[in-house]
Order: sequence, then structure tokens, then C-alpha cells
Amino acid sequence: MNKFYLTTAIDYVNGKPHIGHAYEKIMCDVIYRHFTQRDEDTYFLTGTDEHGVKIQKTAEKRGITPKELCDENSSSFKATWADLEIGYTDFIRTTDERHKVVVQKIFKKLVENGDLYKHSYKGLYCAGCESFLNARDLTEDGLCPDHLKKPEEVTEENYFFRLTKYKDAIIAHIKAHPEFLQPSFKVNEVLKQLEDIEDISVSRNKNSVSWGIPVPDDDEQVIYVWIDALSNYITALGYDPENPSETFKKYWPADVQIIGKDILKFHAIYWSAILMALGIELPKTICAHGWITIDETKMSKSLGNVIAPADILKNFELEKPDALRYYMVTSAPFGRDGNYSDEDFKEKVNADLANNIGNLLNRSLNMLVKYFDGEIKPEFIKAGNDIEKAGDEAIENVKKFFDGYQVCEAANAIVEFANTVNKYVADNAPWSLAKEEKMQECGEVLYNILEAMRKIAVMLYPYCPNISKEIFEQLSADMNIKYDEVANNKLQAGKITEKAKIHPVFPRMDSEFATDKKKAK
RNA sequence: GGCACGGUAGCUCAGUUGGUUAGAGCACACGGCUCAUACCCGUGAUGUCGACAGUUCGAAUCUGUCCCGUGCUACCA
Repeated sequence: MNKFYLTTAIDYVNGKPHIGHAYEKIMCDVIYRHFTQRDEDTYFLTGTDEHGVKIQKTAEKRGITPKELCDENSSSFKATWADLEIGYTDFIRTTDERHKVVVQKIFKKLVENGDLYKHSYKGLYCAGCESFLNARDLTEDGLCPDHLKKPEEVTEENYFFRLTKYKDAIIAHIKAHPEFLQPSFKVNEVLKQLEDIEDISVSRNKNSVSWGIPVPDDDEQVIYVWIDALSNYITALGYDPENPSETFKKYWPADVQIIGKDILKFHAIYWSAILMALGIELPKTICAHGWITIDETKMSKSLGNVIAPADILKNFELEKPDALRYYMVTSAPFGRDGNYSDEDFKEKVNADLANNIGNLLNRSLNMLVKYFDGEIKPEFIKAGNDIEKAGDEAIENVKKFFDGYQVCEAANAIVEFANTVNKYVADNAPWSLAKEEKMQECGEVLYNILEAMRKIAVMLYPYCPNISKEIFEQLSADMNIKYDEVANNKLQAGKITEKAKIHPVFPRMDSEFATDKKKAK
């Protein structure tokens, strides 16, 4: 059994979760469920990033402690993931004791190794922002763009991390491992960023930021984002510089770390350097996904177009997250930006989940009941037909796409196979065969369709676990089979269904079924 | 300003090393079917393949220049 360790970015709890956060978690959960089906020993980590001046300030404004703010928002992330059925193995918070303790140990070790050094530098400090500004962000008159005040030159002493020391090693690693950074069209960007990299500041004076992990043996300083946030991926597993846990030894290096494209630089460069400094292997793959826009415009608080996943489920009166999961993950090809619109959502899930896949099951089961009283007779089961082959190919293709974390492409392959089966139904017209009393032939065709349907349910499971479960139930098939055993666990002969058992696994949105459901409430 | 990537049907995109009538899906129109969730199947129209010039027997594909978009990065102030 192989191990498979997957991580998401941890979300900053200065606000509530929206569909941008959800996009990444759903993608990870789909990947996680697929690899779990493959009988891999999987570990799926997500969590929240909870330190820093923004949280400190938001909490102040609301008159609560930073910890209270973090507790509140971290819980709402967890609640959202529950709604979306994100089945993470572990949820780490950077305020967890287990995390803080190890971050301090990491910091200490880096100091001892000479990777961290204290350095004083002059910066432009804006009292309004309570932070340092870059010269290039100022207005033409040299004023802070937000407060229109001239920032003062302040000298601050901080710890710096010797990023430059690892520059060549990272470049070499990227070049030697084409699978390290995905999608590959991002590689040049990162190499370019590496060219003019400088050492980075990894601590702040307590006077400017107090909400953070204290630097060990230095009362003046607090650890700033990089070493704190990035190391969650190893502290969660129980990493310890002196005595790493068995869990860490087993699961690290991560097989894939999924992140947004905006933080690729920090992961590809900063994170790699930190790992090198600690003498730890780099993750096998870092995968940067694109953004979700709303009606083709960027989602932002100021535009007021931020959508929470729960709003969508509520709006469409969906009890299960399957449709939203499916739509989110198929809205953009690997690494590209996707878009959400209510109209697209409805069209896409109606077309793929209701019309194509759901209706296929429904029509074939109805025929089985009509012509054979819901029974598969032993003589219907024959190997080596075209649909069987097409199904086995689809299973292989989906697997290959998942090997490259191409979740959208894998979904397309499933739908394409369902299309092929629908075409097979039309070409063989079992209803005509029944009329002509070619019952043997008719039964064979129906069996092939239902068996194909079972394969679809297996492949669809990571995206739509509830719909998939429904399909298995209606087929009276076992859903707990491993991915690589799909082809060998064919539907058995016997009575599998009856009229009363058949119902749409995903009602078309705005259909009579959907409205009946609403009325019934 | 530099670098990278892209500009192909109404929309989203595919087009391998240049080779015959440029493709798919969605949407649209028409036809078929009637097992099914107004579903499924089939057929069809539509494109100066960003612009111009060049190489070639032949360019969506190669070269050059330019225009537009996106991303990264810089500089000036």
C-alpha cells in the first residue's frame, strides 16, 4: 500500500469562507477520495492561518481578543467544509499548541545553523497602516496611498532568513524535477522570480505585531508569517527537529500540495528553502490552481460579490453538495481561472449530472423492470463487448488524469464515457429489441449499460459521493470496491431492482421533480 | 521597459514534426426515437485560423514586424 499525503493552503481567518476557499478544498477532497479509492494510505491536511497584524486589528475593532476572532472564524471554515463534505484527515490551526511549540523549535534550529541572522534595516513606516511600505507602492509625492501621509524612515532590527543561500539548489531542483511545479507553464515565472531573490525578514518587533508566536530567547520579536504558516504542513504530522514522529516519517514528503496561484512563489521558493535548511525532502509536487471569478469579475469584498458556498446550496435548495462540488471542480481546466454564475451552474449540472448520467441510469433500470421484472439473468452476462472496453479505457484515462491532478479533465472523461453509453443505447434500442421479442439480445444490451453505469458510479464517486452512493444502491452493487478492481467486480445475476426503487439520482434543477421536492417541504 | 504565454465557429477551447474539404463540446435549427429526469440519438449552418510581409510546390502550423489580451518582473517618479 502506497502512502499519499495531500495538503491545502491554510486559510487566513480574517474573514469568512467563500467559494474561492471552497474551490481549493473541493479539488483536494476529490483528489483525496480518488486516491483513497486506489487503496493508497491517504492523509489529507487542511487548516487555518491565524496570526498577524490584520487579525489583531480586526479583533480590536470588534472589541474581542484575537483568539476569540480566530475561534469564531476557524469554526465557520470547519462548518463550511462539513457542508461540502470535505473529508480531511486533520485540521491544523497555527494557534494550536502542537504547532507553536514546533515552530519555535524550527526557528531555534535555523538560528543555530546560521540560516537566520539578525539584521537592522531602514524602512518606510506608515503609522496609519502600522506597517512598512515599499517605495514603489507610494504615491507620486511619496505618500502612503491609503492614508496620504508621508511615511517615516524607521530602523528596525529583525531576523532574516538566508534565502539566497538556497537559490542555486532550488533552481537545480526545479530543473531536475519537471513534476515539481505544476502546471508547467508556471515554471518560467518561478525561475524568473528566483533570479533576483533576496533574504527575507521572518520576524517582527513586538511593538508592531504582538499576535504571533514569540521568537525563542528574544523578548522583542515575534515570528512573522513564513516560518509560522508554511511549516503547518510538517508540524501537523508531528515533525520535530530532534525527534520527528512516526507519522511524519511515514507521510512526508507530501505527494502534492495544492495552493492558489498567488502564493506559488512562497511555496516554490520560500518553503523549499526552509525545508532545505532543515534538511528535509521537498514535496513531490506543488500544484497551483487558478481563481474563481463571479460572473467574469473578480470576487472582492468591495464589489460585494463574495459568495459563500452555503448561499448557493440554499439558493438552489440543494440538500447535498454534490452538484456544487462537481461544478466548481469542472469550471476551469487545470491551473486556469474558472468562473461561477448561477446560469452556468444550472446548465452544467443539468447537462452532465441529470440529463447525461442520471437519466442514463433511470432509463436503463426502467427497461430492466419493464422487460425483465428487474432481474439480470445469468445468460445476459457476456464479456468482451465494445462498451466494456470503452469503460475500461475510461477507467484508465481517469486514473491518468488524476496522476497529474487534472481533476477537471478526469471529469470530462467520465462524461464522455456516459455519452458513449447513451449513444450505445440509441444504437441498440433495447425497447425495439423487446418489441421484436429478441429478449436475449435485449437483456445483454441492458446488462452492458448497467455495468457501464456501475463503472461511472465508481469514477464519479470522488466528485459526487452522494449521487454515486445512490447509483450503487439502485444497482444493488457494492460501492466499497477498490479502483483497480472495478473491472473485476461485475454486476451479478439476480433481481436488482423494482419499479418503486427507481428514482432520479439527481433531479434537474427547475424540473418537476425539483419543484415537487420544494412543495413537499 | 524586459521576459513568458495566448489571440482559431455566438461561447469555451483542440489542432502533434507545415500537406488534400480547419475540428470538438455548449448554444441554435431541423429530423429521429419513445426506454427515460421536456430526456437521448442524428443532421446542419456559421470561421478573411489577430494584422501585414516573408520562406515554401504548399502555412492555423516556420521567420520577421506590428496590434490586442493575460501573467511575472523592473525602472522612473
